[in-house]
Amino acid sequence: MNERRGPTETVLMDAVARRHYLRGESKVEIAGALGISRFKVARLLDDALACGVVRIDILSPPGLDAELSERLRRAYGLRYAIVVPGEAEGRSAVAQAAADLLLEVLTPADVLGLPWSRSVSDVVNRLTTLPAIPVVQLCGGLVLAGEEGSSSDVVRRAARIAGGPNHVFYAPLILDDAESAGALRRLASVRDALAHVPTVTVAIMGVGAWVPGGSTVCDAVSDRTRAEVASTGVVGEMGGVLFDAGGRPVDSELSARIVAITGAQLRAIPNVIAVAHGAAKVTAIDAAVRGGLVHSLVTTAATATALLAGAPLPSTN
Amino acid sequence: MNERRGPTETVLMDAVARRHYLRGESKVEIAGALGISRFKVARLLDDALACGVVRIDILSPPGLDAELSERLRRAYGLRYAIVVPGEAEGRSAVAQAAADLLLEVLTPADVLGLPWSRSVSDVVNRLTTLPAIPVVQLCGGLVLAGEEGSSSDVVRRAARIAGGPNHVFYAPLILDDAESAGALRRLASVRDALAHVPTVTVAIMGVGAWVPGGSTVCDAVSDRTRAEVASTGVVGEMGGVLFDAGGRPVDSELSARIVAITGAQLRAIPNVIAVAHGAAKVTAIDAAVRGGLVHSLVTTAATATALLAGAPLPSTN
DNA sequence: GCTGCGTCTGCTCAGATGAGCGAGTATCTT
DNA sequence: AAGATACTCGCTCATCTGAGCAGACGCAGC
Repeated sequence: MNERRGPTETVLMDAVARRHYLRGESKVEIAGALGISRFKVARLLDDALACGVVRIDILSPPGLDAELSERLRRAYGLRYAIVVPGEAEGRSAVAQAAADLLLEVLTPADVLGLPWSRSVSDVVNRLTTLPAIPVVQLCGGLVLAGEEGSSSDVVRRAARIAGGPNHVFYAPLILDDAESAGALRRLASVRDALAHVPTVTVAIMGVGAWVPGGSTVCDAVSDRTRAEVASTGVVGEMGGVLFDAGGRPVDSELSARIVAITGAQLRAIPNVIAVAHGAAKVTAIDAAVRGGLVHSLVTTAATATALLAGAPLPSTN
Repeated sequence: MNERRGPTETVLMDAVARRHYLRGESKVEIAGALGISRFKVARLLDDALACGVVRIDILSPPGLDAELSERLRRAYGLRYAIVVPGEAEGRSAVAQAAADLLLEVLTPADVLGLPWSRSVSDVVNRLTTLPAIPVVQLCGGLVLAGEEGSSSDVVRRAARIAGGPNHVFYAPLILDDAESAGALRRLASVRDALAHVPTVTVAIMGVGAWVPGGSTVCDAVSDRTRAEVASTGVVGEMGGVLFDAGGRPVDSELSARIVAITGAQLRAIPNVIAVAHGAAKVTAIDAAVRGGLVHSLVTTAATATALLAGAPLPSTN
């Protein structure tokens, strides 16, 4: 980084830098045109870079924190990690990013799996097009007061957009007892739909935390049940599958009352894309990813930062 | 320039661009680290450049207009062309640039030639160091009222800074008649100094225009003499040498009254650096350069632009 | 479903490039 | 003035890189 440089050298450096970086000429070309050796050209360019005459900016694309995404991906060994800036306005940005990701990742050979979930519904609402692939429903629906109807139709809506075959059913996610749940599972429509679960190659799912307000499942059960489940080590839930801090599916009494894919089936899906953010969910997301239930993650910068704070540092390469 | 791009691709592009442009990793390296082909890396980088994710700025160094310098150099086939921004504040900036250029260009094998000149005095005032080389005075001095003494000492000051041998003399530049001038030229001190002129390899000189106020020589002679000289086609003056619009030295009656190097001697100096600017001097500068009296030029942006307006366009390469 | 078209991917090979070396030269010290 | 030191320059050789090409894949029309 030679600070002292004569005006001739400076003018030369500028000319070389312009030709190389703006006009795209090769160093050999420049050397020939200016009558200097290609080594001199290379050294001038190095100096120009070192002393700030040439400035290169990488602009993070709008609506995406590429650097955090990459760090998160490396830290967890994720297939894809997409981080949108901020946290407050995360809801729609995350959904949009997830929809884009889905569109990018899906091939005509894939089979898409979808659970009932508010987050997933948001994602599907952002989809305008999809390959003509089969769509498989992964679990029953929870209809909350005030938004019955449309939101339980996530899978049908996705299937309509795709135009491919759909394997959907009408059934609640949680029953009052194991017997009712069993009966539903034996119902032809349910059984036929769930029979296609092993063919699913890509699923997009929300992640719930096992705390009040952290998951629709958690909120839907009694205080007593919630406590019982918590005492078995459950920290989170995905599409009706409960899992502990190690991301291991946990079978509890509640599991028997749920109409959804099994933990083993979830784990067998090759590419599970999780869409989740919020401070309350950090532990659950961390567990799901570490446990291998999730292969790709779409989240907010705040959540990603919190995850990285507890995650192993990225390797150096 | 593929505008549509999924988030994964975008994140990848960002990562690749960061590694390549900011960390300086080779494309092969990046390809290996990210598990993609080097061709993909190259294409991502091309796209990143094309769609503005990577932005490269060439910052013109402060106090120097590199682009104009280069254009001026090409247009006139100059060895060195240095253009400082603006025109108003040109005086000191030009002097500084010339001093820097001199320092950069001079080698211990050179012999420096200097005329009396206000511009050259400014340049020497900016010099703090010089190689230990001989310094040769090129012409007699004109002492203006109010600044006698120091300013005629240009050559001595330069020699003191250099620390090498000096070949200086005390004599006025213009005498009242040819006889007085001849006598002075025969004076031992003058003759000995001028005998070294053929050894001069680098000279730094001002350029005067043959209009009132355009040159100290022009201002020092009578109106009648000025008109006579003008009628012989003289447009400018350098260190006592008068020249016409083609840059050809002109011998007039005035020439015989001047104690200075001859036009032939001036032309024989391998590298004459001219320091000159101002709208009035454009014609004179143009003539001197085209005539081959000047090989390098230090000037202002306004003057350079005016010169370029009348000069042949730069060749394309 | 089959075929043509446009796009994307990775390959070959020639030319471009970087790391390190040794010679020549300027600068500093004694 | 002479030697030591630091610097710049251009070279060689191994590696990297770009242009163009061929095959694979997805898409639209019959």
